[in-house]
Amino acid sequence: LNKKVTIKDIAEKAGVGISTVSRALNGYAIMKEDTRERILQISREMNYVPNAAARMLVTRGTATTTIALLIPVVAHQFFFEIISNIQSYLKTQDIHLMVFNTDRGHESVIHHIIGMHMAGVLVLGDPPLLPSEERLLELHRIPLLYVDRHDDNCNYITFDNTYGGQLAAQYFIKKECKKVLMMGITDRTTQQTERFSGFRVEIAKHSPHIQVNELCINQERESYEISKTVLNDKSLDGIFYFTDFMGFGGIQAKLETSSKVLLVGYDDIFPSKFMKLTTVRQSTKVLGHEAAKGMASMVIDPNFANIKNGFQKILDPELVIRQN
Amino acid sequence: LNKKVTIKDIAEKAGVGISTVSRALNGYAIMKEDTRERILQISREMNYVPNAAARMLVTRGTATTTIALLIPVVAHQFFFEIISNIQSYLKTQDIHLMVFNTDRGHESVIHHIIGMHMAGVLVLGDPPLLPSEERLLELHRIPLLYVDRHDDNCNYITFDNTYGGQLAAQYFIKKECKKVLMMGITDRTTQQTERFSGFRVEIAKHSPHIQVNELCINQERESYEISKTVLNDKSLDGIFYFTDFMGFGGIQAKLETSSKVLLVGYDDIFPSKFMKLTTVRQSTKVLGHEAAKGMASMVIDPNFANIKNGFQKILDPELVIRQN
DNA sequence: CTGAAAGCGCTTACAG
DNA sequence: CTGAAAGCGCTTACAG
Repeated sequence: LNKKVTIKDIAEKAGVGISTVSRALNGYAIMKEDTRERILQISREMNYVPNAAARMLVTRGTATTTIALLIPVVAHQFFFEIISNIQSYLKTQDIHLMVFNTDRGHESVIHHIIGMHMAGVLVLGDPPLLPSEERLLELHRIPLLYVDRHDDNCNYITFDNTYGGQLAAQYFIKKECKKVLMMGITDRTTQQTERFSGFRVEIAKHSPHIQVNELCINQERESYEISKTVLNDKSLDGIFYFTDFMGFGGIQAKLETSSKVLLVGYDDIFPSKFMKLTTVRQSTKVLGHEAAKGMASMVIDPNFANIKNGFQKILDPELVIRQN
Repeated sequence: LNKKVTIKDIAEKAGVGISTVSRALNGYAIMKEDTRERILQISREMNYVPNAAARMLVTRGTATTTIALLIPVVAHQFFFEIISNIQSYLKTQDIHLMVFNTDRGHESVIHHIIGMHMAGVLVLGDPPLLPSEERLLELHRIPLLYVDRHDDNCNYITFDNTYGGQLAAQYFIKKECKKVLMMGITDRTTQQTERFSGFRVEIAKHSPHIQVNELCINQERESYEISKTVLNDKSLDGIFYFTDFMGFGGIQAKLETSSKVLLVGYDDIFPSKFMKLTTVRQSTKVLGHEAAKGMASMVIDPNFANIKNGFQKILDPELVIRQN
């Protein structure tokens, strides 16, 4: 009753050999058309579904191309937008996506990926894989691409954070601010460091008289409270937030205190437009699309020479000015 | 060079039979501890990774539990939040999630799911599976759960849209509105119909003097433009939007026209809080969590009696009042 | 405690 | 055009 039907069952019912059934099912091999028709008909009647494991075992995973996508435990809005855009491209290439939500040690996940003969691995944001995991993938000739993360020894696609910081700085300069604050997260990421240093350098270079301070908070969600406090300082006329999410808290604080402070965020996620937050846009559409495209080409390309670090791309963010 | 190492290779190197290697690798069987140690050591040195296909073929998919999640082509914010919450629960159960972004006909996807011995299928929103696909899954004893969609013959978990409409209506009544508009999408879904009818009935029952109109637009994104036009009618003092996304357009229009119209959305997605949009909340956390929990229990439970429609859950939305 | 053998369901040369 | 046979890599009774 619960036994799955196999090509053997179909062969029996059709009075042919199993190889004939296999050929009929796969479509391409040459054979008598009416035998094929009959076999197809029978297999349909019997609700036959091929056993992917068996097929994979023999074809060594050429059947369906599946790409693994590792996302951080706490995925922010920004990541979801990227995922969505990766998906929409991959779909056109008939590539499946398997999403893994990983925390400590990806090890078992990597094993799963290799064992399942997946065609490639996309790692979104932090943390990176362990060196041993990277090596394992390399050994198995599975391309790895870091998305939104920079690593010279690997394939990656990311945005230029230093340049993004510069863009923000230029805006504060243009608006003739005198005293600006950079608000970030205590647990500093490379991204934050780069954005802030790009910001600092740009200011120092063109308007060294502007006073720049840095304040780090523990959680992004604390941004509203802290911003409100910070706005007590009436001489403060600009805040550069590490992320738009933090910027939202800033906007609320600004509205409530009727402050005229200049706010700039980073990312341009979905709500930013509605919140009218000026921000440094990192187009998730471009990033997702390019990441998927890069991965697809690596998967398809039989030349594996560039598998480890042949694909490295840095995209430019852009300043989006809004009135809030 | 590129040949994958198998248990046979390990067996040779270790000077034992392949069954011994298998036992050592799987951990549970009883055997001499030092042989196991040695084999494990060797397999590590050789960078061995088990072939999941082979294992699946013999164990019939008991190895890793993977659940398929089908999402609509155009996934909105609301869905991403659900996915995120589904993920976070499944992770605790050590269940993997494979996300499929489907459009016309899921057929091939369903075959893939069955062939891969996946443990269950979650379908988010519309469209539902074809009857033939549902039957196929049933035949293969793969539980199916519709999320955010109602279907008496199947397992499902969803929110009560009629009640949601009532909640919204009650708010307009309480605020003593005289003339309200329901703004929806031309391409009516069951959800919209239920929300609006719940709304209408509630008004008719308690405040029949309130004038209720309905206006359907083609795209959610047109909401801003249309709202602005609609607000020319100064007697209009309330708009009930089918979704928060549409409500955002309304808020912009309201701000620009300095109108005092009462706006209510539906969903309570991420930006709604920042936009200060009063809305009918459908907690994605509860929905995602409950969906994942329900699926996990179906997957684990060896009693398949209730596989088809034994799990049916309707959650209550709640009104969230904000000042905008 | 361990090895030889059978078998999971499929594909693909190899002979007809 | 089609069938018998080998083999993909693994697990699991079955004998030692």
